[in-house]
Amino acid sequence: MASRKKEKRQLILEAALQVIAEHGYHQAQVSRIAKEAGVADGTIYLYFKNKEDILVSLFQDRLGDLVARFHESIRDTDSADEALRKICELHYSELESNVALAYVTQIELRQSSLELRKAIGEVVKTYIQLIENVLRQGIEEGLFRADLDVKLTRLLLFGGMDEVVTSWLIAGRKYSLAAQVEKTLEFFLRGLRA
Amino acid sequence: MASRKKEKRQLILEAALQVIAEHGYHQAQVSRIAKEAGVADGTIYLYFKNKEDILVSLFQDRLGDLVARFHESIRDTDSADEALRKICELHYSELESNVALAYVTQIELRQSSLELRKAIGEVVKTYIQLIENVLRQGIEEGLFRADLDVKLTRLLLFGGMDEVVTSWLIAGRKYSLAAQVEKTLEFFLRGLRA
Amino acid sequence: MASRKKEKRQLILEAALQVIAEHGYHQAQVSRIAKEAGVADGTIYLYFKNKEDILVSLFQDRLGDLVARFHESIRDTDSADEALRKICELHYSELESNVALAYVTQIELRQSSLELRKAIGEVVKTYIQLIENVLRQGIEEGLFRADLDVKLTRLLLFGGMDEVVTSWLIAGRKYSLAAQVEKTLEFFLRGLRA
Amino acid sequence: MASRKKEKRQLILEAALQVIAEHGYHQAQVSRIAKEAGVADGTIYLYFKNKEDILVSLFQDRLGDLVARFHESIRDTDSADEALRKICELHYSELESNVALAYVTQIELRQSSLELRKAIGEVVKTYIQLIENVLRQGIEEGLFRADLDVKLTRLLLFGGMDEVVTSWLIAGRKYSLAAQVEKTLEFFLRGLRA
DNA sequence: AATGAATGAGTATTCATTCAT
DNA sequence: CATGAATGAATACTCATTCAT
Repeated sequence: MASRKKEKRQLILEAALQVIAEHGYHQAQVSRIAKEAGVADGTIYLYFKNKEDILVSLFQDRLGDLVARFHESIRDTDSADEALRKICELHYSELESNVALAYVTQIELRQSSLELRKAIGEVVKTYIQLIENVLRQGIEEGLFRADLDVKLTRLLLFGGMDEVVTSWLIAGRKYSLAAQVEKTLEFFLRGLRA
Repeated sequence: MASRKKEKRQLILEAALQVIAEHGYHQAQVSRIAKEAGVADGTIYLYFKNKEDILVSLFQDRLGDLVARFHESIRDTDSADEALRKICELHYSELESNVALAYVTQIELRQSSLELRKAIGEVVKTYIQLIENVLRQGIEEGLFRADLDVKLTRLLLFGGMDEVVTSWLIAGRKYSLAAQVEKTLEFFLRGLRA
Repeated sequence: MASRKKEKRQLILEAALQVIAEHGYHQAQVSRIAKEAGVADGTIYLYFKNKEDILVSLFQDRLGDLVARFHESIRDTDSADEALRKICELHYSELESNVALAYVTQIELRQSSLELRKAIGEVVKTYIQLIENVLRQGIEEGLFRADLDVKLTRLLLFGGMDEVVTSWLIAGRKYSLAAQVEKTLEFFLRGLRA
Repeated sequence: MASRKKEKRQLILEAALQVIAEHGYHQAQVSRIAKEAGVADGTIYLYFKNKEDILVSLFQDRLGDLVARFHESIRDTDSADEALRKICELHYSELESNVALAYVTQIELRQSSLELRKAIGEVVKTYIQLIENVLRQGIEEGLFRADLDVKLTRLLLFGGMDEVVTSWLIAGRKYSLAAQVEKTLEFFLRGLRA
């Protein structure tokens, strides 16, 4: 029973992702999402409080998963630069391999309500703090400059990668995003190293 | 006559900026902008094709000005690293000294229609190309690494600064943005230098 | 079996009365009544045709009982004025001692559908006819005026008492309703007596 | 200009009255009222805050007028019993000559929202207080019994007349309401007189 | 008999845009 | 040039009822 309920919830979230990716945020009516999920409009409200709750859940679910994978990926790393490599690899490869998610998170969901953007902010914050932790670790290891302002630098790193992904999407995904990892890292590590 | 027309057009754009900055994008109704500008609702449509045209014009006007100032500021520079310093200085100081503009461009206008975001993209593209030119110049001068991917790196630079400004706004402008220039440049130049 | 069926039916009616009294007519959803009765939503429809049927049944049951008690109470009376006293006493005391019923019948159920109000009308009609009978009896006894229009007068009597009860409820039940019997009768009997 | 605005407002109120009288409260959608008034749906909201505001305004306007006429009518009366006659005459004749208003106020608007019923209550209260004043006057004049409880008696008078009107409507207006004045007064005055 | 998950019809309100004055 | 009253399309959400289990 519980799993069935979970399944239908996931079904609706998946439908929402598809609809937003295909038709854009402003054309993602509840009835359209319901139709895509193969359920009645009212059924949506058995699983979500309101429309915003669908979108917030979608973002938290998918990006929450992603952030969890970031944490896992750096668990086995031996040094800060290796950890940073893992982060950049994941950041680019995950969004490249899941275009719908990338499009929805990078483009569509940013034009949403205050409440949703707050929820997005919360998840992104977790990710940015992860980057900060890697920076601190690098400084402790003597690998990164001791005079780094970690609060500022984490923004430069995240903002840089974020812009690369967004630009790649808007330009029509004409090149490999994963192929940008080495050049990105080269730039970042030179900026960080002691 | 022409100047009078220009004046009223500017009056409306200024009103739009104020209303969006004060009440947010979703509360910026045409009638509210008209009231703020001291004109009738219908008058708006003598100067702009539709609501989107107001916002596009606003963005192009103000950010176009800004980009022009970027061009001017680097005209008298002798080297690419000095030019990059000017760019970063302007980027942070202009937005710090014009909070309404910063808030509207960084936060509010990003939740807008596809058409508007395209127009925003056009202006931002000009700016990003300016950065690219500086990078090319630096490489020619032998100041920056010859193996730099300028198309990628310009995104890392712009994205980094952009995120710093947005984060500063969201966090409540509790510190000086201009004071971040040196640390930002330190990171950037280490990443760029040959 | 039959009694068990009756019991559950009564259980649901009692739950409906409680829910309407507590939350008002517009907040008395079928699911809420089902929850209050401790049964599933679907179970309701094994005992009632639809929601309206619950409310009609509720009104007929409880007010039907009440009217039956009116009939009983005047059975042992010797004269029309004594019968009228019994009626007024019962009318005030029964509703005073059963506030939930009073509130539901006087306030909440009046804002309901045409169908329900028709059903209410049927029950109230029986009561009004009872009053009419007493009036006829009084005329026969030579106690009441022979020129009374019993069809009109029964409405004046019922409407008067009804308004007194409703007003007492709306005003917050700050005084004794039963204490109004003597003054009410004084007014009525003066109007009726030959 | 002001009168034109007033006219359209009245036009909408009149349309609302017609629609409710014809189709009932639950079928009185805003779009139906707009169509009946010959205006666009949105135009309604230039004159009223929301749907409830239409109904409250309708009730206050029309019944407010009626109560004002009650005040006027008793201004020139010489005694309390004459005043009471005027009240009863107006009560019956006004509602008889304006069936739509009668139907809407006696039947349809009673099944409405709490807010509306509060507004109704306010207007009715004014009327009931008017009756009370007449009763006090009658006592002072020595015309009515000194031991009358005016707070109770005003309810018996209003409730009686109210029930007569409602019953007349529900029964299909098969007889003259105005013809009930004399018999009603006969009953009331016998109950009141010293 | 009992359940409760699923259904889907129905409606008030906002606001960009027009056009008669 | 300027006005502002009027327009009308477009959409989230509730809840009585059903029916497979």
